[in-house]
Amino acid sequence: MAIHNIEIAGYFDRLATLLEIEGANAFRVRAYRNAARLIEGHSEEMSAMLSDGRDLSELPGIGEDLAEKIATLVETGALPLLDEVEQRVPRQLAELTRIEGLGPKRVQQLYQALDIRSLDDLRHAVESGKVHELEGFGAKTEQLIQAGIGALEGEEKRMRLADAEGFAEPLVEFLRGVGGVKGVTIAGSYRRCKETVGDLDILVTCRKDSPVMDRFVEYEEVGKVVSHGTTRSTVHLRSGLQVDLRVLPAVSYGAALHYFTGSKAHNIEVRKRAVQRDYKINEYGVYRGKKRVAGKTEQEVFETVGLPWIPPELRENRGEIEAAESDSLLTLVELEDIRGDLHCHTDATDGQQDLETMARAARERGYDYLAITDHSQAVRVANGLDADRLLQQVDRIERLNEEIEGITLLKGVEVDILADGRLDLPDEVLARLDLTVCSIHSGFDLSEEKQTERVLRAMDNPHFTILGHPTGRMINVRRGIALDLGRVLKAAAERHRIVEVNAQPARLDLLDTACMLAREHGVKIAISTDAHAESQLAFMRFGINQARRGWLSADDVINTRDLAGLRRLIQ
DNA sequence: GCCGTTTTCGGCCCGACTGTTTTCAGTCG
Repeated sequence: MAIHNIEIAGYFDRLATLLEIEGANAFRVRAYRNAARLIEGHSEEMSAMLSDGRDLSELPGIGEDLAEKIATLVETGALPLLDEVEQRVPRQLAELTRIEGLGPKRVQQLYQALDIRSLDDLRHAVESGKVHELEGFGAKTEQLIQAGIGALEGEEKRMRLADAEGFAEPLVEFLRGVGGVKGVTIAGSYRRCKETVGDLDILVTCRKDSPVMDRFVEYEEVGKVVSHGTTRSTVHLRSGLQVDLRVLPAVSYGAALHYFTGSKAHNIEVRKRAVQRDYKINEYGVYRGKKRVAGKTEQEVFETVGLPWIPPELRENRGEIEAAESDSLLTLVELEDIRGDLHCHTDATDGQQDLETMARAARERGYDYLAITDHSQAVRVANGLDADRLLQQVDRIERLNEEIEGITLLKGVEVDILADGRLDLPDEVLARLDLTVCSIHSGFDLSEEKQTERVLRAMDNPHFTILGHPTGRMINVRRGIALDLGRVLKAAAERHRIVEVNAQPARLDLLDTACMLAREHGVKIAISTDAHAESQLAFMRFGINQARRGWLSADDVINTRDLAGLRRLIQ
């Protein structure tokens, strides 16, 4: 089976780290790292591009050499240079650099002086007190390493955005209440609305005499203070979330906001443009020589490098800078564009509220329509509907539509795609509905070929409207099914099928890069909450985040249409 | 290893904090 971009990126990342430990040229190392980031974030599979006969060296940061290495990886699944480097440097050393405070230099030193090759070796060395005897290693460093080993073994993961919000918002409130504080903003991947965040980057503007930094490290949720300076401090909350706080002058606010919003790859591109124009950008401003010429707002920073303001969700160096330069940045979809929700459940299956409650909740959100899509019979744990119960629900919906003002309920079902690609209810029943959300809830382990055929066959059914949570992944819980998304999207475009961005914070499925790919294929998207309770209709904004990160405009999203427009698209 | 309206060679983003130092290297973001 074809190698995926994320695996190719993994090879280059490991290669970069091992080369770094070996002491290779830092810029060569960076080239591999940059390539890994680019490939991981690229919407189209490298393997698909190669079989289309495309020249990979046209990708920014990929030259002749890397294009060839990628081709070899795709053809043979091997990266000979990595094998060669692993002859000299034990591959497990790459793992060690993930320990906080241990970089390539120290890992190399540990390897050469103490023959430490693995996490186990390192733990033994620390316990027997050998580490702090090394030159440049003191008692503190040894402590840091010991703590780092523990943290790595605990394998703390990136936190889901929705969960991070629960910690971030109270902290921001707390900081706003400290004397002398003027502004508090969260930058970083949180501001880019990435599906998970590794840490929080908080920017504070305040009067010179504000005690905000001291108050911050004393915040009641703080479990550990990692560093504590006058302009920058880092803590770990007891939840495990790392928080960095930066205090900066108001004149630097825009420059700092841009700098700390990232992504790193985006920033590097912007700064390169600045250097070309004889400016220097850092977090304090835009400089010409020693003179600060801009930096109070983000707008100013972009202007100095000849670009319009770019929405944070796009700042991943995935072509947004080129698009901005040619003035072809599209207007991204917004929450206010959404006219209805096309996937929700009621207490007929595993939802918490009845039809009418869901209908009224949707109307309160200002929606024109809500599709009721309870589970089909195959999902027994959810009390899925058989044909009779579904038809009864259809009758109830028709009656309710007569009674209730200001919202239209659409008759739907979340029908299972069975292992062989058939849908879980008879065609004559599905024909009674306005739409179907077709989803996989079992048989996650099929091979990519079988899984893809399964979905393609399902899409051949004339009653197939929307592909629900297409990959089935759950963030930090399970990987998605093996699916050739390129083939699925191509088929969806040909058959005029819709693909869902599921807005559940744990799903966010499609991925952002897959949204980009869908758009390139001309596939329309439904952003749906899959609400199992009326309160979950509010998850829409997480789906919007994902869609925006995937470069989707209101036009790409079918539930931005009014009811008549929607009906035309799903007929 | 990549890249070019300074360049096909010689650059490549940059500052804060910490620890172990006595002027700075390593790490991080």
